[in-house]
Amino acid sequence: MENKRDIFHLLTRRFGLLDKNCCSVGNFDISLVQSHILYEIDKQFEPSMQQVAETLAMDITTFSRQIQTLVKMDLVKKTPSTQDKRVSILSLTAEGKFVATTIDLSMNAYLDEVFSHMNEFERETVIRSIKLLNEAMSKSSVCCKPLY
Amino acid sequence: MENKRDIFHLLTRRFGLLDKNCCSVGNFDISLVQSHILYEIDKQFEPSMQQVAETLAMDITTFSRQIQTLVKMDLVKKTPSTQDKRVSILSLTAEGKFVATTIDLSMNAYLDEVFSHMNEFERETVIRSIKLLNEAMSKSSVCCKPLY
DNA sequence: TTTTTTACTTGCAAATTACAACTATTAATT
DNA sequence: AATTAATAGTTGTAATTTGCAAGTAAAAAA
Repeated sequence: MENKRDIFHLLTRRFGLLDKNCCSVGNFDISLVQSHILYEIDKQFEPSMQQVAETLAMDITTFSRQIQTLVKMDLVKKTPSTQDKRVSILSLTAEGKFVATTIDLSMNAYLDEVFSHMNEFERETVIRSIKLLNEAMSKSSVCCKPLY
Repeated sequence: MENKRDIFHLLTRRFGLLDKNCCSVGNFDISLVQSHILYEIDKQFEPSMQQVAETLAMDITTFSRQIQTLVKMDLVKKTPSTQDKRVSILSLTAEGKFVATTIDLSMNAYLDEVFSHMNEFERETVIRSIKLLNEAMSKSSVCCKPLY
């Protein structure tokens, strides 16, 4: 476990697995991508389809169809923009908000559990490190433009 | 950016994007799952199908077909075990090894670039933190058994 | 006014997925 | 030793997901 990629790979795969497991809320059986879509709509302010698709680095056609599914499931609402009739503004329905919040809570509960295996100093160091890493990644020229 | 999930989400999504982009090597156009399969075969010692499928938390039938594809692409070799005729031992071909190594190099190069935006102290702290996190996650009871 | 660009949607066709049901082999039970 | 159960892996089939190409409609640029 010397090389950087290995430790990152392990970390992100584990988080990814969690992410994958945590997607069934009540009656709603959500896929991983769908949970990510809900997450982004919740995060962003009145986003358009393009905006969300871009942050998720998804093909707009695939995204369009996923949104159709989520609208059918009554988790997402599509409102035509008044300023630009081409764009659709995305928002969460009450249920969508509920699902997103529930997933968020369970993810955070899991992370709290993980952090409970550390002492206070370690906890703070680790959180600070992740933030540092995120900053460094956003400065990086190599990859992954979408994410802000 | 207060909540733990948010910072982890951002980190893992960025790493995931990188992972996704870095999968074309020479003539080989590899999908993300396929790259993960190559990674695990490379990592583990003479693994069986089951073993790799389990670490990747993949359905064995899906895995079986992915392996068929990789064998056709001449990246993976399947050798029947002599001790148990039911099991197939997986290994990388020379090309498979080349692809895996190339991906590994480019991922590490990217990570080096990311770490170049930090000073030596930060670098060490961050690496140590990720390792700490991995340990804590492996202790966790909540999730993600497969990964060792 | 015409042309170009942008936002999004549909028609495909390929790839990915997983459940059920299968074969073949090994381990456990009687 | 013979039967039964469990394990490793493969296919049938059907649903879902994906992305390119080509489309519509609206806005911006020429």
